[in-house]
Amino acid sequence: MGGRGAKIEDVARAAGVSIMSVSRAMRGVEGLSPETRSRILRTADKLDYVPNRAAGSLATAASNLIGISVPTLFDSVFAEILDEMRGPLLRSGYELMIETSDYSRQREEAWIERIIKWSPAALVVCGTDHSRKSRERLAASGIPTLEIWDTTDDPIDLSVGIDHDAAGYAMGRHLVSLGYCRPAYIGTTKGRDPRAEKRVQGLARAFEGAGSGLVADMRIDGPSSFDAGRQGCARVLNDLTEWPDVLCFLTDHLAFGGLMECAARGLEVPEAIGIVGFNDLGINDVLPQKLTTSRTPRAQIGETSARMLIAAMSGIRKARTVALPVEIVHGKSTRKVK
Amino acid sequence: MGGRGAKIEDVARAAGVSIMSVSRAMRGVEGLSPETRSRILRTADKLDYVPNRAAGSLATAASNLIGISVPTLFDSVFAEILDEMRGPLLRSGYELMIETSDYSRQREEAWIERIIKWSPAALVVCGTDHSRKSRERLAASGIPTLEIWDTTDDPIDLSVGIDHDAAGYAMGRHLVSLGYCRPAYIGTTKGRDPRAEKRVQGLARAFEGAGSGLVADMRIDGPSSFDAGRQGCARVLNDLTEWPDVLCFLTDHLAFGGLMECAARGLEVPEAIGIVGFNDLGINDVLPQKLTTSRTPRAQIGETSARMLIAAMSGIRKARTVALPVEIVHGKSTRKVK
DNA sequence: CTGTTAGCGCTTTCAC
DNA sequence: GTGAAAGCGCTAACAG
Repeated sequence: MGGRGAKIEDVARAAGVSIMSVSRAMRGVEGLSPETRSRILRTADKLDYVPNRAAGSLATAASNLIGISVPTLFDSVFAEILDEMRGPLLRSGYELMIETSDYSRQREEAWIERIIKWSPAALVVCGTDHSRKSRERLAASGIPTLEIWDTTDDPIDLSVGIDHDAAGYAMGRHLVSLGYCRPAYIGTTKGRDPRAEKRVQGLARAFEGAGSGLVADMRIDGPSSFDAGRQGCARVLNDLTEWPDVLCFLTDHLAFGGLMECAARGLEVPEAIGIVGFNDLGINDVLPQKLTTSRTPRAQIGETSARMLIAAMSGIRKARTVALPVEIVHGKSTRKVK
Repeated sequence: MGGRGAKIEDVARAAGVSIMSVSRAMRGVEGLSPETRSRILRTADKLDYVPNRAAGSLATAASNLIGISVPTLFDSVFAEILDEMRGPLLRSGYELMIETSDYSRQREEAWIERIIKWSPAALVVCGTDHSRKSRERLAASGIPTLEIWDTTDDPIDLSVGIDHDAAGYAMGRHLVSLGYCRPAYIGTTKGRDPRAEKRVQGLARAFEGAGSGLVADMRIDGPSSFDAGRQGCARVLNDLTEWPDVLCFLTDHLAFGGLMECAARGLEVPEAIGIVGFNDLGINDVLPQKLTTSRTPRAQIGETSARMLIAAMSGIRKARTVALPVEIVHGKSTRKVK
C-alpha cells in the first residue's frame, strides 16, 4: 500500500552506490561495470523500485509519450492503422496516448493544448484539415508531427496517407466506364468527415466529366454504421423522382446496410442497381457477392507512419509526404450496364 | 519554434506577480483577487504559456492520467466501452492512456510496470484473469484499479462487467428449451480470451444438464473476424461424423461469416441448422433474419465504470463489484426444433 | 567507471 | 490576497 515506494536514493543507499549509478543502471546506459549494474538492478528489484517518469521527464525536458488523435475507434480503419503503428513504436520505447476527436476540429485543438503539456516525443493527427490555431501550435511546438490518412503537398511536418479526391475520382471513372450515369451518394452528416467530402467531390467530378452527376447526396446523421447505410438507401429509393443506377456509400459497412435494404425490396444487385463501398473491410471477405469498393492501405499507412516517426524523433527526415495507392476492387455489386 | 516556451517565472515577471499567484491562477484554485487572476491569465495567453505537466506531476506526486488496457481495438465492444467512459472522464479533467494487450497477460503485465511510473490517477484493466505479479503490483500500488467486462466476487479493487459463464449458460438453456441438442462452438484460439472460455463452459454445462454436450469445439487462430467465422463453419460442416444442429459463435461477426458459409452450401438457416452469435452488434440491425444472440450492456459498462472511477479517485467507494445483466435476443437464426 | 553539483518547472507549506 | 523558501525525484554535465 501507499505507493510512496522506494526512490532512487533508497536504492543507491541499499546498493552502496551513488544515485547516478542507479540512474544509469535503470536506464541501461553505458558507463557502469557489469557487476555494479547487476547488483543495482537486483536491489532495485528487491525494493520494488519504480522510477518516477515525471521526474525523469522534467529533468530531460522530454518524454517517451506519443500523442495520437483519431476521429473515432468505431471505424476499424483507425483501429487497423493504430494497431500497425503500435508494435514498432513500443519496441522503440515509446508510449502511446490515443485520443478520439469525434471528427471535431475543436476537440482536436483542445487535445493538442492538453497533450503539449506533457512534452510528447511526437504527435499524430488525422487528416490535413485542422483549426488555424492547431496548425500554429503544432508548427511552433518543434515536436515532430505526423498527419495520417489524408495527404497534402503542404504538411505541417510529415504526412502519410491517401489522396481521397483521387480515390473518389478513380471510382467515378470506373463506374462511368461501366456505363453508370445516375450515381447517388450515401454518407454521414455533411462536412463531418473532410476526407469523405473529398471523395464525394472526386466522384462527382468524374461523372460530371462524362456529362452526368450525382442524382442524390443523402446524409444520415450520427456515427457511421450498418444501419445508417440501410436508412440512407431506403430514403434514396423512396424518392422516385430521381432513380439512381448506382449507390455509392461512405464505407463498406454502410454499403452492406444498403445491400440489405435492396434485398428487402426485392431489388436485385447488380442487375437492378449497383452498390459501391469504400475501404474493402473484413465483411467483404465473406460476402457471396463481393462489394465493388476501394481497397485502402491501412496496414501500410500504419507501418510507414511508425517508421517515419521513429526516424523523425532521431532527427532524421527523408520524405515529408508519402501518398499511398488505393486499389479498386472489382466486385459483383456492379456490372457492365447499357 | 523551439518548444522552450515561456515558463511560470516568465509569466510572473510579465504580470508583475509571484510565481505562486500564476500557479494559482492557472489551476483555478481560490485565493486570488479576480483582477489579478484575469490579468495573469491574459499575460499567460499572450506569452503562449503552457504549464509543464511533468513538473506539476512531480510536485504533487500525482497525475491526471488514467491508464486503460483492453485486449484489442478491433472488437467494437471495447471501442464502445471506451467511448462511453471517455466523456465523463475527460470532463472531470482526466487524460486517458489506452493500451492494447492483444489478449496477452504478459503484455498487460509489462504495461502495468510502465504505466505505474507515471503515477496514474487510476488504472483500468480488462477481465479478472491477470498474472500473479500484475495483481500484486496493482493491489500494492494504492492506485484505484477497475476490472471491466468480466465480473468477480474478489476484485483487485473495483469491477464492472458481466458474468460470462452465466451468459453462456443462459444461452445454452435457451437453446435446450428450443430443442437443440447437438451444439458446436466456433471461436478463436483456445485460452486466448478467458471470457470466451467461460461462456463456452457455461454453454456446454447447460447442454450437459440436458443430457447432451458440444459436438464440436472449433478454433480458428488469429484475430476475431468475419472470415474466421466462415472458415470455422466450413470446417465444422466438412466433418460429417458429428453434424451439429446449432452453431454457436464467438461473436455476431463470426456468426455472420458462418451464415454466409451456410448460404453458400445451400443450408437453410434456421431450418437446416441454427446460428447463434454474441454481443448483438450493429450488423444485427440490418440483417433480414436477425441473429439469435446475447445483448451485452457495453454502454452501461462504460458509463458505470466512469462513475465508479471518478468516485474512487475522490476517495469514495460504494459497491466494489457491479454485475450487469445480459439479455437474450430471440432472433430468426434459431427456431423451435423437434 | 563512479560520484558531485546543479538544476528541470512546478506546488506545498508557511509567513506576511 | 500574496509571496518566499524548500523541495518533488530524477538526469546532464562535469570532475575525478
